[in-house]
Formats: sequence, structure tokens, C-alpha cells
Amino acid sequence: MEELTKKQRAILDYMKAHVAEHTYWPSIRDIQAKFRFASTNAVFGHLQALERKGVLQRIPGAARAYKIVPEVLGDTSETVIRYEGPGDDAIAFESVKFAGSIAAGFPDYTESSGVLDSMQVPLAPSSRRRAPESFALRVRGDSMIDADINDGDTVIIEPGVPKHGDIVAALIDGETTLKRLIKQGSKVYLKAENQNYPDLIPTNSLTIQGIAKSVMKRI
Amino acid sequence: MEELTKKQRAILDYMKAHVAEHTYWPSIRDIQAKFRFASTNAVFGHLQALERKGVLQRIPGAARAYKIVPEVLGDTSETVIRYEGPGDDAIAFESVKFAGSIAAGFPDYTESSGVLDSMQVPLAPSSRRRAPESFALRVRGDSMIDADINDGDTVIIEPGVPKHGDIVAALIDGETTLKRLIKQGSKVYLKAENQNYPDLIPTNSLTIQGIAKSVMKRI
DNA sequence: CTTGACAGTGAACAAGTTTTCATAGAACAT
DNA sequence: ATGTTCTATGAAAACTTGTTCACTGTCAAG
Repeated sequence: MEELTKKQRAILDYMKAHVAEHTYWPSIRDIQAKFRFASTNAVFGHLQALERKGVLQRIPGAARAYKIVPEVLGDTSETVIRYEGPGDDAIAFESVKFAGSIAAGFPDYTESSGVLDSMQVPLAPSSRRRAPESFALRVRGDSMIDADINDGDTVIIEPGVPKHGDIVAALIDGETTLKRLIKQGSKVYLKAENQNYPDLIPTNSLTIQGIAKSVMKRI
Repeated sequence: MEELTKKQRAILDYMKAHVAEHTYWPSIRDIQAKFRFASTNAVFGHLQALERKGVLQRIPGAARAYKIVPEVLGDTSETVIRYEGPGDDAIAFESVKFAGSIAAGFPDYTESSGVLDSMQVPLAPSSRRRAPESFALRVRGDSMIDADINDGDTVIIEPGVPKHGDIVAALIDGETTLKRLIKQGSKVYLKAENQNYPDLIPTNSLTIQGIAKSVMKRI
């Protein structure tokens, strides 16, 4: 897959986050406002790029209507989102719902924020009436084998404020990975549970999608 | 919560299904087309009713933008069933659903039968309309630790015909256990994955509730 | 019989939203 | 130097979508 520019990743991240928070997609103007563009066409161009690069699918003419590609397994309620990370460490997503409530696509409960310490529970009591939902991720790659999380396993992610040492699903610099969260004073980074993998220091944004609470393995 | 009319319910269901399938909400005209309304205002009225009754929240001025207010009453989705088995080996049940289907209570997909070879898939086409569902069992006891299934873990059970070597949830002589199924010629028995436990030879009846397909562990 | 709630038609309007067109600077490889 | 790509502006066009208005029919309760 073609590489995304920083701005394109940021826009994609914002769109995902918006869906997760509001259950509907942002309009082009929403994105424009978020990124302080003076013209809607700036956004338009980026969306075209995202579509050309194959990570986003637009529904022509329809407002606030997008899909994250590719959706293969698309029977009704199993919204499948595949995310191509770099190299071996890629994680493929499957949004799986428990308890049958409506999931608008992508599970991403936090705002992008460069500073983790200022991150808050994105579910203000006023804006939400109930707890966010858990979702499942299928793990690809072997970066967590020392934590006994292996390729093909499914992890159950719950949104929330992560603590030091939690295993989290994180959107770091536009890439989604499953890693252990390390807080050292003011520094925050992600650590793989596999000595062959280096630590991931966030350079741009770090979004915690949730904390891995359970792991599910095929017998 | 106020009661919904049939049409309101149908429209709400359609909207949910649309989101689940497309990841974005339908427009009023989408709904209109689906229900063959001649006027958009028919839909508009229903949406107003849904909002007034508190099950749907619309975002004023925004297209294809809604939120579902979680339904509290009569939510069939999280049916929790606790099962008190005898003794140490007791298993507590929790019915867990994936992908939003309805949970039937106790998973009882097999006929009692002393002879395993004659066991058949117990789902007569006439008596059941859909495929049996998986369910989850919480494991109590340590009889399967050699298979890396430990106390407190949750196993996902799927009904079906077990093969030699499958790990099964079985009702043996009136007690429910999780064991590995062994077929030796005409003999059939259950084997614990823990050397401290003896084999279980069925003396009376052996009912296979299902085959353990996955195991879920708290992190 | 009348009233009122509910459900719908048909048309039109206003706002939201995407899309197109014309233009231009910066970075970068040829 | 020169062309290409990426990014962006600014304005306008074209389309989508939510919303309103006036009117009709149904059905049960009072």
C-alpha cells in the first residue's frame, strides 16, 4: 500500500475518532475546521488521496458517508476493518460487538493527543449515557509473544484510561499496534513484548484506543 | 420508555442495520425508498417520534447524523445464565454473543445418549430455524491446566459433533465438566489434562454440549 | 358525531455538503 | 531550468438532505 503523508494520516485518524465518538462521519467542513484549512478543497484533495491510496472509500455524492477499506467479511453486523501497519507488525482489525448494540464502524474512543498525561476519559458523563463498548481485535504479528499474545489471537479491548504497564491498542503516528504502555515520568512510549522489536516512541500523535483486557485463542 | 409502533421499530431496525452494513447512516430518502414512502415527510414524522420517545437522537442540521440511545428495557442481548455445577469442577455459564444475534438460554443442543457413536447433530431443521450459537463457559477448577486452560478462563463452546481429541463440555453422569474426549474403538471416555485427575468413564449417559473452540483469558 | 392522535401525500424551500474550476507556491527529481 | 507532485486558496456550482407547509385519510376514544 502506498504510503500516506502525515496530514493524510492525521485526517484519517480524525475521521476514525469522529466516528467512534459520534457514531457518524464528519463532513468535509468538520475536517476543514479541525485542521484550520481555509478551503474545503484542501480536505477534498486529501480525501481523494486517501481514496486513491486505498485506505478510504467514499460514497459519491452522499454526505458523511465513508468506508474504511477493505471490507471483505461484510455480512451485516460484522464491520471489518483492515489496517495495514508497517511490515510484520501489522494488525488486522475486526470490529466485533458484544451485547448487540450498534457499532458505527471504527472503535476509537480517544482524541488524538500528543501528550498522554493530558489524555482524559473521552466519555464525559454529560455527553454519554453509558459505558463505551468493548471490541475485539485480531492480532497479526508476533510483537507480543512474551505476553502470550500470538498471531491469530483475538484481544478484547475496552476503552478507558490506561495505566503504566497496561497492554493497549494504540494509534501511534497513524499506525495501529498492540503494545505495552510505558510511562516514565513525562515520557511515554510503547514497548513490544518481544526482544526483537524496538520501543515505539511517539513522534506525532498517540491515541489509545483501549486497554487489552482479555485474549482469546483458538484451541 | 414509551412504546414504539411497528413501523417505528422497523425503521429503527433498518437504520441500525444500515449502519452496521455500511458504517454510515441512511438519509431520510434512503429510508423513504426502503419503505416505499411517497413522501419524505412520512419518514420525517417517524424520526420525530423516535426522537420524542427517546430511542434516537438526531443531530440538528447534520446529514446522516444520528445517535442511538441504548435501550434499557427488554434488551435481550446480555442474557447471563449462571449454572451451578456440582463440586469443584463446577462451571459457571455466561452466555456471550458475537455479532449481535439473540442469545437463547441454556445451550442444550444434544440429546442424551449413552452411545456416542450414535449421536447426531441434534438440530432438526424443523425445530430450529437457525444455526446454533456459540456460548461461553467460565472454567472452574484446574483439570485442564496442561491444555493451558486455567481456573477463571472462559471457553467458547460451539455445538457440533465432536471428534477424537476435541476438548468438549460434557454432561457426564449428571455432572458438567470440561475434558478432552477420547475415542478408543468402541470405548469412549473423558480425559483431564491434569495428571492428578483420573479419566472419567461414563457409566450412565454422556451428553456432549459442545466443542471448545476458543479460550479467553483475562490479561 | 366529534375530537384528537397517528400516518401519509405532494410540493417546495433552505441549509448542508460535495464537487468542480481556476490559480499558485514549495519541494523535489530530471 | 523545467516539469511534476503535493498542498493549499478562493469562489462558485451542483447536488444532497433535512425541514416546513398545506392537506387528506384512518381509527379509536369520549
